[in-house]
Amino acid sequence: MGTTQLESVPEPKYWHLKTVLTEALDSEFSVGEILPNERELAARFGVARATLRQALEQLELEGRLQRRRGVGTTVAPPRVGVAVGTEQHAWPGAPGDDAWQAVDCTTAVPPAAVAAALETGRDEPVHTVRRTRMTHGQPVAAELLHIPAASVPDLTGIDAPSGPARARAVLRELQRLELEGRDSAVELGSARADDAKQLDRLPGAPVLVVTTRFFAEGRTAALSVATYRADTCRLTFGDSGGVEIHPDPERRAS
Amino acid sequence: MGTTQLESVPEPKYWHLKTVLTEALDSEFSVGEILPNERELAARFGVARATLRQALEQLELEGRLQRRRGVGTTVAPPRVGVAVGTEQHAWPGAPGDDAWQAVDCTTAVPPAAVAAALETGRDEPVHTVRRTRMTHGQPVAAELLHIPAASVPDLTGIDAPSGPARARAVLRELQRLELEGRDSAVELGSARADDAKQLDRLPGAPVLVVTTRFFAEGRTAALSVATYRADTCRLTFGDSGGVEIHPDPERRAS
DNA sequence: TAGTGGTCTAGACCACACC
DNA sequence: GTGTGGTCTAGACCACTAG
Repeated sequence: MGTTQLESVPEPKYWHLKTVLTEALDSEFSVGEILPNERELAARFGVARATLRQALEQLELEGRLQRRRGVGTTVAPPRVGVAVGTEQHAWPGAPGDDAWQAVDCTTAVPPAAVAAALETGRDEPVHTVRRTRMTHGQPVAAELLHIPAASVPDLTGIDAPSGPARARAVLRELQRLELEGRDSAVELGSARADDAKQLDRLPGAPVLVVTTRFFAEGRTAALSVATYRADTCRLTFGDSGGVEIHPDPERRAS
Repeated sequence: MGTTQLESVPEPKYWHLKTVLTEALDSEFSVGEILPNERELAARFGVARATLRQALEQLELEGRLQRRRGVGTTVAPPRVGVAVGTEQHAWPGAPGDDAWQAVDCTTAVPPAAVAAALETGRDEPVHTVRRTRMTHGQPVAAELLHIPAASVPDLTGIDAPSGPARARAVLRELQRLELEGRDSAVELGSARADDAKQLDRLPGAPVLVVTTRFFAEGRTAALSVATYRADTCRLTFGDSGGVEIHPDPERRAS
């Protein structure tokens, strides 16, 4: 990494700083390595800490760095590709789908936005299953899966009113319908407090929100709202088996 | 909008501020309306301008606000859904695809990352077409479309070495191949200087990068890297004709 | 307890749009 | 010009992790 001094250019300092750091990351650091702390880096480049942080924030947004309070700033591994397309051209929670892990399930009248997307009447109860998606032992997504009670009418013999057991029962019932189609949308968002906790991030962290509607029996039978960590994930929508570009990135533990 | 004072809670001020502003936007403002300026808002809420800005940045990231230097902060319209899936299960630049607009075309040996994704040898020339995607009169995406020279061997009769005319000729040649499949990936990035200009944003603005590989004749015949404005776009991947959720948002000019 | 990143302040000046 | 958002500074204190 270079030493000091920034030229006086019309380009913002933090932008130039980001370029310099990017090159340093490419050539002088390896995954997992710890960078000097922010005060030290700021001094080394002759800028205020806030300016240095502006550069670090961008690099974190681009998945190049990972910062943890009380610990430090480390070089992030390449983003992991997570399939959100046809790899599971099936109901959520299908057998063999071990990436997702049911956490909880509640039944209630949903907020207006969810009811609208489901095209259910107001006051119609909806089961909401909370799930977590794990990859390489790390949580990458938190999901709320909304299923109108009408989609799973035969939900019987389950006395648990909530919890993982009930979540799995609801998913099992869902499999009995014939899936007719689905569509998805992806947009940028910031993590709500509950999602952030599930994703091991601070509230407000950038996330990719994937909204998927599942169709069966001519209706919207389920609505999934999944928030993926934007810093660590690359969402793949392959129809020919999304090949990894990054060849098995080595993970170095510090 | 409320007047003053923030309680002393363990919650960060900017986070609370964001919540308050979100509610105000929902109830007291309409699309296109101009907010008070940052110094005024900061004073009104009793915080430093930097803190107020932290809240505004998040709201802009979520597509709720639009800020323009020298002009002011306005309430953003709902995000527009742009289809990046099967609506064009065809080559880029197919007839009737008027959303995209060819800007330029150059031919050169590509950077290593592009060559790797194309699985071409190094030193093999590649045509690079630059395009812009327009929606509702606004630019929403900037794309670099990389096409190995081997994919369009019969590129003849075009004397222009670059420019829109050549771009269209390359795309026309590409149509002659039979498309066998494609896969896409979406990830968060920040706009490079050239893309930012094309998107009418500042460099570093958050973008959704859609990387698509097109397969033909058993090879990767083209590679598209499209950067979409993350603040204004919702990418749809429907296989059943992505329906709009937001019912034709009115655009109010100021 | 020591060290890290996260939040916050109260200023200053700059680049740009509009009049 | 005047007013806006964008950049930058030099501090301060807080929340969290780890030895």
